[in-house]
Amino acid sequence: MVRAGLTTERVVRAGAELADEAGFDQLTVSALARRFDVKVASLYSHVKSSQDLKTGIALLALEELADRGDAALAGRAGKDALAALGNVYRDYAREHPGRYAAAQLRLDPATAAASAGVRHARMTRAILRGYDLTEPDQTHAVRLLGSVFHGYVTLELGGGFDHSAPDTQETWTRVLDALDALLRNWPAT
Amino acid sequence: MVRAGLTTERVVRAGAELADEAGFDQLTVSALARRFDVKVASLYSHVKSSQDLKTGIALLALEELADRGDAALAGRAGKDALAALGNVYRDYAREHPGRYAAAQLRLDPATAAASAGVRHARMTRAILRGYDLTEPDQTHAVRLLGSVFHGYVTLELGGGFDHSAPDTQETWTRVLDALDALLRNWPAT
DNA sequence: GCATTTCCCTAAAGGCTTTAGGCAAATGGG
DNA sequence: CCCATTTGCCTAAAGCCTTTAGGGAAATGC
Repeated sequence: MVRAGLTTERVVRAGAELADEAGFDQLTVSALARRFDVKVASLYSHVKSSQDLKTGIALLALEELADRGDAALAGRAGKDALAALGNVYRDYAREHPGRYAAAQLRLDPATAAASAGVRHARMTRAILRGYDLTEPDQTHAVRLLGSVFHGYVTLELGGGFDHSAPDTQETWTRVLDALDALLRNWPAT
Repeated sequence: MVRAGLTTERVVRAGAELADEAGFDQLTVSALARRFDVKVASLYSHVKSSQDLKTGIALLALEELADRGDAALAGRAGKDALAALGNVYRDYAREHPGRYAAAQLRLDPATAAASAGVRHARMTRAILRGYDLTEPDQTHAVRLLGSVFHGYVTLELGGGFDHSAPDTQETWTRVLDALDALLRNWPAT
């Protein structure tokens, strides 16, 4: 009997691909076993549970996203940096909808703290260096940017902007314009 | 044998309660049958499928949200209206996390068109009457507001803002301030 | 009072998750 | 090179969920 050469790494990566292709809600250990042409139980040597598999995909996505973010932010500041990071999230979600959905999973505190999630907060904060904000407004702005990026990407991907003009690319550009303007003219308390 | 008095309406409503209490991902037809102390197959006379039940809860949530929105917007304009609608979403999501999660389901186009979803777009657009925006910026702004409301509520509910000062209520207030300022000083193309 | 409709039931098939235990393939020390 | 150990995938089985088919009893109305 020829072995399939499974490893946790490869199982999680294949799970991410399956989620991207079939949708995150279609991701099951059974479907993944079929993809490897292997019996279901075999996967349980590499993955503790279905939940564990999903968490693994979430961690993978968070890391890939953070890597892209770091690369995009290098050498950029101000509005350039803002648009670059926004595009990273938007493009990633379009390319990898399943992974992006996984990245929204609620992780338990310990896992979250050890994840690339902290890099995301740092990246957003880095953008704000190009604007004149001090604490606590900086934190407020970090949260606002996170909300807009996540909210926009989710709604667009979910089809919330379908069937209405103008097209979403134009809106996205103008949203970035608006955020830049807002950060340059942040209202005083 | 005493009948349980099931109707589609009551099944969906109980499903919404179950989703709120146990989490949307814990919502199953089986769990719902247990709650009614009835056999699983009995529910299938009132609900076509598990998916159908979830869709029913989504439609219920969209309608409840729209009702609350209409009530909150009545007699308000400008920043007052902006804050009122934002609070409707935020409060609803906190009170009814399961329903709110259901409301994010992707509905098929026909169902979506017949849902209260269209009222939501109208409500957001109504807020903008208090600001000086013309098309296409009005649509851009509608989408931005939708993104912020949805994104903020989702992140806050998902614990994305936990373990970091300042508290989320303060941020929420300042986010509304910021959105108001942005709408009053919307950048020109 | 009886026929019809409505409602909930039993039964059963099929899929997913997860655990337990087994055999065969890879690995490596003697 | 051989044999022992480790590793990897398998079979088997239990439990829960979804969904459909068909039956019997309660409610309804003539």
